[in-house]
Amino acid sequence: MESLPSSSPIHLPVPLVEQTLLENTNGPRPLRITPQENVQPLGRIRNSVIARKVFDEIPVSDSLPWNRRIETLLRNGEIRNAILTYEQMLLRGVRVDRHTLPRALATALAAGDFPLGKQVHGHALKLGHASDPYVVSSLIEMYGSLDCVESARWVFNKFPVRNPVSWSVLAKLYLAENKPKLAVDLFNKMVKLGSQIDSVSLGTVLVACGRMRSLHDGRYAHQIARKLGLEFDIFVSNSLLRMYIECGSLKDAQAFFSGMPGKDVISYTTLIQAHVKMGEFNDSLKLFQQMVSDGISPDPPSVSSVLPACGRITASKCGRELHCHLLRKELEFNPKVQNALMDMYMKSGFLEYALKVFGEMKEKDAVSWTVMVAGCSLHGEGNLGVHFFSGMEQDPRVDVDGLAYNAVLQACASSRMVGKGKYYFNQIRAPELGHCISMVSLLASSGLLDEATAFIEKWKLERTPEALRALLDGCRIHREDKLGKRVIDQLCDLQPLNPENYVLLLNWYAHFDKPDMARKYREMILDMGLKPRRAFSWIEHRNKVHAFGTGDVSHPRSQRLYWELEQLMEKARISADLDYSLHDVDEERECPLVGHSEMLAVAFGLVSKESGGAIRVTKNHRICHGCHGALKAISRLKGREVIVKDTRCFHHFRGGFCSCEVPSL
DNA sequence: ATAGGGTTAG
Repeated sequence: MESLPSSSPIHLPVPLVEQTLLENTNGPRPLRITPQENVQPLGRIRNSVIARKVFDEIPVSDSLPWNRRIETLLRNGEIRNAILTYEQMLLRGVRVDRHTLPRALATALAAGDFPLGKQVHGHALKLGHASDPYVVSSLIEMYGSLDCVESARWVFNKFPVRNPVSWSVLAKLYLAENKPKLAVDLFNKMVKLGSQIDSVSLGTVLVACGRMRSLHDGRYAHQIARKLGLEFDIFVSNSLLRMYIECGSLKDAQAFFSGMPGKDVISYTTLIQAHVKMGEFNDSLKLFQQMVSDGISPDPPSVSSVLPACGRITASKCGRELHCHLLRKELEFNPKVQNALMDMYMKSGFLEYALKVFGEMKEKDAVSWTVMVAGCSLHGEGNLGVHFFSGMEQDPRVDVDGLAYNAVLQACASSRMVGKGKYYFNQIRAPELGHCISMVSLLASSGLLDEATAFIEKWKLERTPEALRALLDGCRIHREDKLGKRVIDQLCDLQPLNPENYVLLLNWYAHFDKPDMARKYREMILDMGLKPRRAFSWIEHRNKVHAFGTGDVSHPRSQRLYWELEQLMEKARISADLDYSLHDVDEERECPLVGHSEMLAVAFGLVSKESGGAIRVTKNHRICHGCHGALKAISRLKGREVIVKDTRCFHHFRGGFCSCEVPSL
């Protein structure tokens, strides 16, 4: 019964519609069924003969089994067979009724067959069902998707059926054409006319308001929803949440959310995602926890929306727990979830886990590859990153886009592969700002400072802070103090309200023994009321995150930590207060190395974590140069891997070396 | 018996 013969172009054999039927209409595209469309190709008949057997079992006197059959086939995606069934109904004289027509129209839509859709329209007219509300909304959808939204509008206006469904269908078509204003206007007209409004039409207009970022229209729709008692319909509530978020009012969204009587996994996911987008990672994790304690079981979308938060703050434990949850509940590991997991592992410092998830993926998409390339650069594994990029280039199913190129440029920068980087840069058709910044970073960190400067001029990046910062990095690595000073000055000019630029400047003066100038700029920062970010480092231990500031003595084990560090510094023969580098934190220069936040966090790890696993620390600034040297020594002395994530990359300290340095340099 | 809708990663 299920295996029907398939044949190429199917045309309906029965000419139910005469041309004249629709001739006197004034639609934007006259509905005209040309005689050719009703001509029956010979090949068809043979197929019908074969098909006949299959249909012989279905009684011709009853439409119901036929309608059901079309419905089932359509649901299973057997569109060709659905068309054949409709055709057989006509051939055998089965009554085509109000239930048949919407399904036939849906079939035409699914097949992308506009001539067929027009024919079914003709059948509807001939049979007197063209004004049936179900038929009308199916017609609107069919015309809108297969022809154009204007002809859908024409159908909408032509028939007096104005129920919320036909309105929603038309509004959705406007949205698909990116004309949210028209959808909103239509809604307001409906309200004025006193038409019935239901939860779906509200949901649709709220999408339109969000698309337009129109808080005004959104609030109006909210009012209407409240009046109709539909405000807390879960679909409407979730649409309202989304609308407030898209209109940029997280406040309204939160207020509404807290008043929602029944929140579901979508409500939570919507808000979690909004927090993640705003960089409020702790809040998004809290919400996720609240969701779980509300008795809502996380589903794949909710997990993938909170995973980015785990990767960006010190919450790798949460990320791993989420991975376990997915496994335990046997939730679907779709590409979105897997990509989010890989990215989380990369950003939490677990390169091997990311590799493992990647290896288990059946269908790798552009995101999967890019996550791997970018992740490798983050860990100083530039060669491996380039290797993945080559894999991506060889995969015919994925498109190598701008983000992928940016990732490979960063991979080249992380391992100072200048030649490869230039090669890839030249492959990019229209380089964007991000690509250029990565190139500056590659050239500058490779010590090609003149070339980097020339590149900045060529691509007119003199006023792009990120490009200047990339250049400054090169100056720091290669001790180009004069150029460095010029770049810092430029940054201060460019962003006079960014306190971190003045911190760079005052530390530059302090470093070159000009304490008066340093003091002058420190006072200036205070006078201007600017607040530079203070330095903190975090480390996870037994379900807790321990935070350390510069010179912090507030931790209960502080004394032990300082003692431990002093011992280590002595053993490593590093003078505890020697400081020979530029900082990007003001206090760090004054504070002896053993008081730097990353050192305290690492010391805490050394004294608290018995097993030989890696010690993982996160810092909210660049790691200080002195600490970098000291941690190399500590990794060697303790025979233990120390991993520090700073604002630029991961530093894997192992046996006296760091992954961020290229041996030959 | 039939039509329309909200959440997921680089």
